[in-house]
Amino acid sequence: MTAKKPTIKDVARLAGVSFKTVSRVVNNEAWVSDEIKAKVQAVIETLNYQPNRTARLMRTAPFSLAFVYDNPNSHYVIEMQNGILSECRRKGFELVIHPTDSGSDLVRQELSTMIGSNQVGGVILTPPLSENSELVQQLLAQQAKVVRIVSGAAPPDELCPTIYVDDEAAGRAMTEYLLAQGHSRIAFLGYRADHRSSVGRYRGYCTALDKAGIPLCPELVISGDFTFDSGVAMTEQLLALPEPATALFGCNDEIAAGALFAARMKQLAVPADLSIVGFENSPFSRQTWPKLTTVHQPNADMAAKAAAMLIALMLEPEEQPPHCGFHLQLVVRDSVEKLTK
Amino acid sequence: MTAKKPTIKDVARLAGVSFKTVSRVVNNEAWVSDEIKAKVQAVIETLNYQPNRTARLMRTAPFSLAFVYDNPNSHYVIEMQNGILSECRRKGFELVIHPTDSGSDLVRQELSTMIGSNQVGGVILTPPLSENSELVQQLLAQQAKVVRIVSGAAPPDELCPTIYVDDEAAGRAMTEYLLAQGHSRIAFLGYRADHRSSVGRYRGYCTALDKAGIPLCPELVISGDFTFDSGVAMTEQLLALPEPATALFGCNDEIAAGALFAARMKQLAVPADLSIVGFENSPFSRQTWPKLTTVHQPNADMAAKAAAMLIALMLEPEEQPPHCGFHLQLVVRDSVEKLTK
DNA sequence: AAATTAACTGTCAACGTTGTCAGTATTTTT
DNA sequence: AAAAATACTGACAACGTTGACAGTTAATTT
Repeated sequence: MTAKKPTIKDVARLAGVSFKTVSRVVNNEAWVSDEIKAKVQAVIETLNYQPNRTARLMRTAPFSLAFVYDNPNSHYVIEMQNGILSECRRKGFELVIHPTDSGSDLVRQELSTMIGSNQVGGVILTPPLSENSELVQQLLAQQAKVVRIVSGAAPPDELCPTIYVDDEAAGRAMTEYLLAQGHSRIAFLGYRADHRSSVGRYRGYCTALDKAGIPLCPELVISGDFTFDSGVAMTEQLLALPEPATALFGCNDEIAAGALFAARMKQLAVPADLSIVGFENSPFSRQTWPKLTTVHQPNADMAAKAAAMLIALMLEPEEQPPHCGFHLQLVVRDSVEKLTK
Repeated sequence: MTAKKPTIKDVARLAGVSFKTVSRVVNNEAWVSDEIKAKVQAVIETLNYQPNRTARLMRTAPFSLAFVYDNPNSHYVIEMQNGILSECRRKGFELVIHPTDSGSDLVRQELSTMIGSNQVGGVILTPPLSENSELVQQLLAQQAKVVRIVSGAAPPDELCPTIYVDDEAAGRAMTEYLLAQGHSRIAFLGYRADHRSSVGRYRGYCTALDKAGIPLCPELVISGDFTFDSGVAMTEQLLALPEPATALFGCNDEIAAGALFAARMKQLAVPADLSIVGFENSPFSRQTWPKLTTVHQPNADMAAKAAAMLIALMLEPEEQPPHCGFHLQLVVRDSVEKLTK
């Protein structure tokens, strides 16, 4: 009744060969006669034999990797996961998902266990965990292969292969675009000192203003989370100012969506009365009204690249793949007004 | 240099006991003296020993499960994944993600391999795969544990434990709500005969109209995909009608968001000129303007329940957990106008 | 005091693979 | 014709763990 799963020995018995020969056929090793190969393959078919992955794993290096992320609901994560998944499938690797609360101390322990127990051979780290070089070192010390995705014009150090993305340049490009459209009172929403992407985008914003000879107005820089609700609140705060801005740079699309909502509540037309831009090019940024001008971040590609690098590292531990930088690109849509003064 | 990972035997040697005793300590088995237990535990600490999961898996049933889904970008999937993940972590199980193109014939083969190779012990199936009883039977025949999530007032058959959700009742409730608000020309956008949820919602829509004595207008029922773009297109088609509707029932929130956009393009105010409702209560449905009235679908809870059932089934194969139905609930927000005639 | 039970610990054989090494034919080279 | 290489196949030992079972004390019952 409870038909046990066929093993390599069952195949061997039926094919009248040693189980080692079956192993050779399964792994496509050289020097097996075509005749025997065909016979074994036939038995494999009829038994529907599938090599036991667990047993195989006892003799080989693990071929699973972990994706560790913080904010489980953002599109950022979803797009990354899809990118990693597609790469994993191409290479026959397995993905273990590991959402985590980066604030928690458990993370270290959990990751350590995943590595130590041979559950995964490598880890892809995203911010803010990827910025914790102490953690990276600990993982490395446990023989884990690590690839991290960080914000920056270059990798922060040489610990491990790194994917980096230049938020500062993009923040600057976006601000310069707004300046070119005639805006000079530009608000920056979503500054967070503990968030490298945010800081990078903010730096770019400052540089652009500086190059244009426009003084920074501290009251136009508002701190807050990367969420819709925070975007609403920050915008309300901004609009309560005696002299509000003509353009609003949301540090991500969710903030921008919140800004859109808050503007609407205040009966302001976007972009006529207030220009709003976001960052990230999340799917919904082209489903708002008006469609958001934003910065495209190739999350899926970045993550796929990270997976490819990690897999290469797991297969060829000798040669470290080189770091890899990604460019962000302005996506102009309908949420910015050209001011003619 | 390449410090090998410590094994149970290393611990045993250092603690001066047999490796079996270490195994007892690790697995918290009875009848180990406190003295030895403490000594072993100390060695485990200092070596940072982690039991090799792979080796353990060779002697025990697999404790990973697969989540198989079709549309990798919808919130539906993400919420489910989070629900499953939280349940898995509570129980110490592992999740293997398996996105798939349900149209492809590969699915059968891939799932079969996952089961056959002992990679996972069970599978959570979502529509449309979960509605394919042939596939379910094939998996069952391979000793897989299966739990499926389907649309319907009750499970379609007794093949396996099933989570079901009554789209028809919710579709009816939503339509009745619109009727109660004074609408009688109500359009239904996103009908798809091959999509059980869609059909269920449509049936509820028909029933409500029928009970209210309102004849069904075929030109108000528009077929299309569950996407924003499709929502835009269907709404344009609807608004081109000589006598359009006063209310629009989008089969999911994305369609409704598309409708919002299309209405806006046609200078129609929502809800003043056109009421729009969605289905699913996806995160963005409360970030649109106006906020969408919709139906809440507890995806995370459903998925967590599915995971709990599957894990129970894997641990106690004897007793099948009972099926479980979930209710959908109307979420009234700001996108419906009350008509006074 | 002997017999039974409880409390503990160890030995050894699995689990299903792959790697190492030793064979045996067959072909090619000397 | 002998030697060497090539093409193939199989025995056996790992891999690190858990389960079955046996052994050894110490405590309890008869």
